[in-house]
Amino acid sequence: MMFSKACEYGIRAAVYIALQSLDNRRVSVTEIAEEIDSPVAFTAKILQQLTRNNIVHSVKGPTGGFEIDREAMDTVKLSKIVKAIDGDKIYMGCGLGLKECNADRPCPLHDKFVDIRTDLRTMLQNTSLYELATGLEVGLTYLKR
Amino acid sequence: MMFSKACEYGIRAAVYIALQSLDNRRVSVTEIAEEIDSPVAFTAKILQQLTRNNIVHSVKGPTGGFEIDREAMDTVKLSKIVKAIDGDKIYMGCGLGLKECNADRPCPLHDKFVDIRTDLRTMLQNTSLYELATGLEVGLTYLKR
DNA sequence: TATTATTCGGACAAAAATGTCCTTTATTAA
DNA sequence: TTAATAAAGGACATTTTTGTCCGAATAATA
Ligand code: FES
Ligand code: FES
Repeated sequence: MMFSKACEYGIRAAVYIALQSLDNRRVSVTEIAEEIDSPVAFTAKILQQLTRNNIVHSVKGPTGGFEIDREAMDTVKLSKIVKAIDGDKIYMGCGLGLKECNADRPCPLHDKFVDIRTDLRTMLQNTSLYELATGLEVGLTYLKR
Repeated sequence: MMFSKACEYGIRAAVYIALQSLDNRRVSVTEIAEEIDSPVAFTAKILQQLTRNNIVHSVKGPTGGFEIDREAMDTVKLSKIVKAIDGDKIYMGCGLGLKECNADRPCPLHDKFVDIRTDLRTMLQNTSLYELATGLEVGLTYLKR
């Protein structure tokens, strides 16, 4: 809807990894997919993207897996994940699908759309993984249903 | 991104039809597709949906085409078009892709996401075709680039 | 009535997104 | 040094979305 499936899985995975990293636990793709209720192999693909973009850190071999250091949990905002996976259409694109969003030649929905899009961007830019992980930790929020 | 391509075309088409209906001009799919820069046959499919949902009115045969009566331009809000084409995932769905959005068992992004989603819904519910068509009429906005 | 212009509807095609499988590479530990 | 474990990466498969084509139905008009 708003984000692609890949992006949804990516965010859920990152939040789960962050949560476990708070306990210094490294987690495998299998565990992640289990905990966020996502297809394993597809999730693995998405984790590769997150790794390449330095959003999570991966370690190969036995005792390996994914982790996020405490500092990154604060500096990595959702906007970075969304951009890594879905690109910046969501930040730049025209709501009615014109080739580009341009205030000098706006579509009929431009003004109203830009308001919402800006709020969304701001929200994503201000939301850190740490913030999301702590709600989970306390048991107030969930990553699957 | 936010809306499907089909939905984007649907809104642009509806706005264009509204604009022309203000002059009592009925328009053909060919003309619409031309003016909103969309694939003709695909646009035709979408117009069928709009017709079935009583968003636009169609007339077959020579001198036929699509039109919207002046009253409908006010009563038809964007929310109706979006719902007809994309369904109500955009209004109901969880931002992180959980099976349903549920405040009693929220995902980590729930609160922040609901704010944005509500603003979006409100905006769509308050925006009429007439409103969008008039900006076009005056030459302040555009349907293609 | 025949012709023509138009939407409607179904079947098909292409492209993109989602998802799977299997081999390779790195690393650990016995 | 070998076996086992985990991520990386490429090829492939499925599903959904986007887009095309064509014949049927409808209505105006000559
Ligand atoms: S031009 Fe359409 S949203 Fe800016
Ligand atoms: S549960 Fe995720 S947005 Fe409400």
